[in-house]
Amino acid sequence: MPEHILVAVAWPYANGPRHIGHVAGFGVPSDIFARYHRLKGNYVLMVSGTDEHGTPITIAAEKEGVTPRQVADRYSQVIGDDLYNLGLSYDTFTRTTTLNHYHVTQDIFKTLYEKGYITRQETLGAFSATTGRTLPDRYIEGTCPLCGYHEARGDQCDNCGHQLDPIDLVNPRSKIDGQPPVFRETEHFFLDLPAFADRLSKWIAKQDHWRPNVRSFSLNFIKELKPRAITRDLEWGVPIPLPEYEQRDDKRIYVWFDAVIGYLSASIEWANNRGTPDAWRDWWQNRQARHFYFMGKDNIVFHTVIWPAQLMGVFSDGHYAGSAIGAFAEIPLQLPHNVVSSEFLTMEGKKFSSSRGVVIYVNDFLSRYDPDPLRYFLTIAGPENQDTDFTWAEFVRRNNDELVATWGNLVNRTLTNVYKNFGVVPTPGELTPADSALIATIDAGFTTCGELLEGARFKAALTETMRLAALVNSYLSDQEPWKVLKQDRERGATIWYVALRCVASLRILFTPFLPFSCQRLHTYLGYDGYLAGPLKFTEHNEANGMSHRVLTGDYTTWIGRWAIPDLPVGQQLREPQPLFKKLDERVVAEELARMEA
RNA sequence: GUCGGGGUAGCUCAGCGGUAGAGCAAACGGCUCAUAAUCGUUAGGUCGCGGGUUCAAAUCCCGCCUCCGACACCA
Repeated sequence: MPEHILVAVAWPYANGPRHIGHVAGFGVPSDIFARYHRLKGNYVLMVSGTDEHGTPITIAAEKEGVTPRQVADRYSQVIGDDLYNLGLSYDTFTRTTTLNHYHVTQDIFKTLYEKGYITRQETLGAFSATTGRTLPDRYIEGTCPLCGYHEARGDQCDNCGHQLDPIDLVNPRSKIDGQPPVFRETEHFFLDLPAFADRLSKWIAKQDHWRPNVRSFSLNFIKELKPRAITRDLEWGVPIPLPEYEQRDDKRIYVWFDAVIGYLSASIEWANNRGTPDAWRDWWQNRQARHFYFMGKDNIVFHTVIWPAQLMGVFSDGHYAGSAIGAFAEIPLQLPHNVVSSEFLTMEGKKFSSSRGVVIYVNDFLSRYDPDPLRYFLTIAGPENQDTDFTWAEFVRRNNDELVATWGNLVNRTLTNVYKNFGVVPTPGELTPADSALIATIDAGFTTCGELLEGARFKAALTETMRLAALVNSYLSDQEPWKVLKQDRERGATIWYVALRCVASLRILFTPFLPFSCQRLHTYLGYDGYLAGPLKFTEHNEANGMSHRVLTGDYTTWIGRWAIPDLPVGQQLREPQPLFKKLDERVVAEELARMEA
């Protein structure tokens, strides 16, 4: 029985282009997982989009003298292009500025408010003296009242480590314009997280398949749950859906509250866009469906605590206030099955920092290198369990000594030999025990690598697949078909057939990791159609006259199957080309120089 | 400050209670079909330091050193 698998991917923030550390954390792992499950024949729904609200975007807009919407438009475009070029196979990659997302967010807010899970409270807020807008604690600096450090931030002093309140700072000033902030009372809405504490801790305690750090970090976080502010004094965001705020333009829903709702709203949008408005329920209101969330470690509690609380609250007593979900409101929404968080990637030993030039943007990278080598590196050497370092030297080495030398070369030597000597899949004679053993070992990869992928152990899965490729090189070295062929054509044909047959299996085993090159291999082997089809953009108009672009693909056309493949004898091969390019050692120096500049 | 995660072969990392592992780098040898690619063999570590638990500890516990994160309005 095929399963319903929701692949929910963290929403990249649209205040600039994304760097390779971002896609290492959420992008590549989630795509490997989704592609694997599609090849398995499961019903996969992979959703995300650009996160476009919040203070950083308004600040970026102010600096450039444009509107927040223009900033979001520009970077949503750039980020969408990046993900497309990396081959991330979203069913729907949309935006948080769609009418649909506003509706769903407001429905959920209203429902939680009516059920009493959202409360109001007056708090003391800091405002910019020049613009009158909220100044987040991060954007205020001053002298630390405890240690006298001059550049303490409003939330914390980096020198002595104490937590601070902006009002405690001596000589506070805005980091944006240097003016002292104004403090005044303001009303905010709070999500009553303590109301969910019991349910949350019981639920999390049961999730023993989560990575230990995710689980213990979340349980720990729950011990001190406080109501959390979910509105901000800002004019850029989802409006508060209450009558008294309809005419006001100074308070909006906090970006984090609406960003996680995106998983649901994007699923609803997906269903609407394909003309089956209820189809999202097969994932969200189906107790058998399993939901997997992918993100960086800084996002854990939003996915293990806050978003689950929102989901619990909406359906807590069998009724629902909004119209977006409509009928079937008595069926609860599925909670996360697993929350797969990655650690961070560093760049040449340093933290990524656009302002200090320690950065390599995805679009910049892909303008000079192919997507598969990047996907390879980010999987085999990525921050799956701990922080890892990207260096150009290591990238070149991994590309040349591993990807090209082991897998690329195996494909190339096999295909060129077979193409040159036979032109078609050769007819094998009787298989020796060594022949059969090799095929059996490679084919066992569908089980071993499959289990590793199932458990989100991507690095181990790719390492294992590479090991299998190396076994075929070893076999060829052992059998020396280029010699044998001169004396015994039938035996030579058999050896090449065995190698080709193993390559045909490896073509599938590598597809989740290296979709572009595997598709090319697929055609060289004489197969037609898409192993795992191409992505595309579609344009969607909404009732308010706005239109937005969605990254999607027609994944039902995939003919690839996670199973031992059929390789028909006599199948006509196509002229092969090398799958990967060897990189010149000089690119290391070139790229480092580029970073300096 | 509180909480959490690291410190394992020259390098990058895996292992996380039962005689120290992989890839690369190094040395030697084989092959020469293939993007001078590949295959084999060898060498290389008192698993940060000090204690403890255990028949047995990189693996569990305590302390210390060291690096790095998170710590609610940074998405």
